[in-house]
Amino acid sequence: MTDSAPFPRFPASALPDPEPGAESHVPARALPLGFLAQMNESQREAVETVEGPLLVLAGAGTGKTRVLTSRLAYLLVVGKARPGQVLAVTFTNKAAREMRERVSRLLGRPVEGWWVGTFHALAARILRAHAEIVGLRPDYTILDEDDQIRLLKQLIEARRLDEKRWPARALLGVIQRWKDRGLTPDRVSAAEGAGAADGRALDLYADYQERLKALNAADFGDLLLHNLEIFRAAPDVLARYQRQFRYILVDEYQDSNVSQYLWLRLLAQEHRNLCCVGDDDQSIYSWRGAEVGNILRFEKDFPGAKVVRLERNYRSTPHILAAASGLIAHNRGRLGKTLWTESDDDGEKIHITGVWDGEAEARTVCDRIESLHGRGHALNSMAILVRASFQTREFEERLVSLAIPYRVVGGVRFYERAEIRDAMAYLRLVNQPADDLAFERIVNVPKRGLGAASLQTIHVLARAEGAPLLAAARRLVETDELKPKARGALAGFVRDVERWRGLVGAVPHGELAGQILEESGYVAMLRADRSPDAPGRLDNLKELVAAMEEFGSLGGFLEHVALVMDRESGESEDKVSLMTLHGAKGLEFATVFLPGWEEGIFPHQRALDEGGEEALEEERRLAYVGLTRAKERAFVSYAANRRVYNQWQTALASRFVGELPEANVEHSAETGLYGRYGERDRGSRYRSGLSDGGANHGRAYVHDGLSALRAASRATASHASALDFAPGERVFHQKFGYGRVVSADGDRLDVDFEKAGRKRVLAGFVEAV
DNA sequence: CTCGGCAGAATTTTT
DNA sequence: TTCTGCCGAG
Repeated sequence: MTDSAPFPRFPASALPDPEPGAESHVPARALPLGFLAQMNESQREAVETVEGPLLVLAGAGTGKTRVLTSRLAYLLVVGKARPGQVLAVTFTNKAAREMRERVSRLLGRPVEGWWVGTFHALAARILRAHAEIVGLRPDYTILDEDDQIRLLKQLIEARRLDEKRWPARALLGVIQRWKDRGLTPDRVSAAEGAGAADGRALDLYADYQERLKALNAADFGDLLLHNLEIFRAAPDVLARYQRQFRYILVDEYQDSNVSQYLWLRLLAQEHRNLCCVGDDDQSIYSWRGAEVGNILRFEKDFPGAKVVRLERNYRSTPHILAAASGLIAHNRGRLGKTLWTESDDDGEKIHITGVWDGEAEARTVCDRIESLHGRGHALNSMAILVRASFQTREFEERLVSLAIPYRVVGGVRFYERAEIRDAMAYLRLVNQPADDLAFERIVNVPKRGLGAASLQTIHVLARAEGAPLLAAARRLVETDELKPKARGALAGFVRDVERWRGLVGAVPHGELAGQILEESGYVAMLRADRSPDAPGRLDNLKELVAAMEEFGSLGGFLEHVALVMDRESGESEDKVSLMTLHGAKGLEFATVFLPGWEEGIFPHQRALDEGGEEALEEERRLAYVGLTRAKERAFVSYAANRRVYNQWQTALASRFVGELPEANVEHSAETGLYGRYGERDRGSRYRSGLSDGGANHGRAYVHDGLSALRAASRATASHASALDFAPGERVFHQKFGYGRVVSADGDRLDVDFEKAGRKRVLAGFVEAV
């Protein structure tokens, strides 16, 4: 450690530098590498290829998590790195937690001091250590969405714009997309700046960033953005992290956005041991700034990169896998994978049901659940996956009336509840008196008679003095600006906050929180509330206080809630899961119900109206994700009529229904409303369905004929066409090896491969030899 | 200042 | 249907 940058947050254990290969703790012969023995060849390759950039294309159900965790364990066991030298990045807290647990289990002991977490949590940690470089203090606040909207509304108003025409929510979306792409206000191109809200969005973005700095606050996008700025402004700091992180692992790489990509690229520069795992076919978050291009471009971005494909599926039956693959083959611009599974039994076909209306659909689905349950299938093994959260309601009603236990996964999250946010605002204000957003949120909750007028007065004074609202309020109560009633109320509020503030550190903060909620009247307000959910709110507050006790400091707790608070709700109970398709990514169930496959719902109308082909493909990927959640059976359904916002609408079955290969589906035409599906547009050339003739017994191959694998990612120079090849010509294919052309059709070739047998491939993928 | 009534809008949401 | 925001009455 020769350079001198301050590095306050690092435990010493994170810093040392053992030479790679200089085994520390484990004698070579006794290396506990048993977990490698249970892996297939490509999985093992993905684990053992530790030097240099590596892209692992992991299809659905191919053992991705296992590879990730084994790879981490492997790095530690063979002494390639100490825990502190490994950076493992995920998108969700759940994934991070799982990774920790599973690696510890593989190693038989807990791992201390390694950097495993979400992009945001890791970036927050780095930002905390170097906040001053970007003009923040280390105790900066992380804003939630409520705060952001409130702030933007103020800024819109300050510029005398009509909030109706430029809704804060839409503006926030624009700003976030910029942040996702690593663009600070000064980096947004003039053309683009002018394009968004008549150029006002860019001004407001600048206003917004300025306000955040003044508030000593950062939003989620800023965490990454500030990291990039730190790395730019302080090369020595960057160099230190670059040296530290010998091995970097990234999960769900297809969901990374540009700023995350830039962040990774910088950190990986020194050792170049960057391993990204992902599946372009499961990229479903582009609307949130995820950039599929990251994964498509990987080999270009990291020259010398190796690509390992995990294509053996261990999850789904052949029918399910074939149906899903046939569907996704309708997308262009894929990296392309050939998923296969080994099984003696093709399993059940996808069950497709057309019904009269949404109610009938709920009835059908829930009856099936009941019947499966009666035959010994656990409710835990079943899930209903919907496109949009409002669709859960009909199912909930039906499940309730049948007394089938269920859980809605990913509804309103714990820390998004109003009472939790209010409590948090109290704590934030006590922790950081300059937190104006917190002040505004709770100054009149519970009602203290301090309405818009009083707040306005406080604002004016605060602006004039350049002081935080709380400080302005303190001065204001010494004057006669306010009416006596408001003045008294405000004085009381300020006094309370200061008293609580004096108790920080003196009283355990769990206790302090309880005291604040009591003395502020918040608890009393809820007790007096006769509405049915008031008791639940009180329980939530109790839970919040209990959760606090585990934390060393109030500040640490606040960061935890902002970044990682998610509540695992009794996953052990036997209940049917009800969730959106987005929420289902990464999960699996024996039985999956996929209702609402109707044009306008799925694919969603917005995708059809606005997003063009790309949006439609993302919807299709979503359908693919849904299908591939199923291990044993999948039920797709669509309704002819649906009540949307209390209005009846008729609907057509989703085009995705027709895109499922006929060989893998089974229609139970319950009402005879529709003809058979799939007559249209079911080009057999798009799929080869189940089993490759008789050549591969008990084996289901699914080809993605359309996949534009390298063709797309290379953005190819040459548009090879089948005309370039003559029958009998010898060719080489990246995946299938050497073979001889049998026939040509358009841009497709039938080739007899020496190893892989007869395949139909795109001409662009083969070269003459 | 607060509350009730009414109009208008309504994806997906890892952090 | 359900949530939000706005306006006028008390």
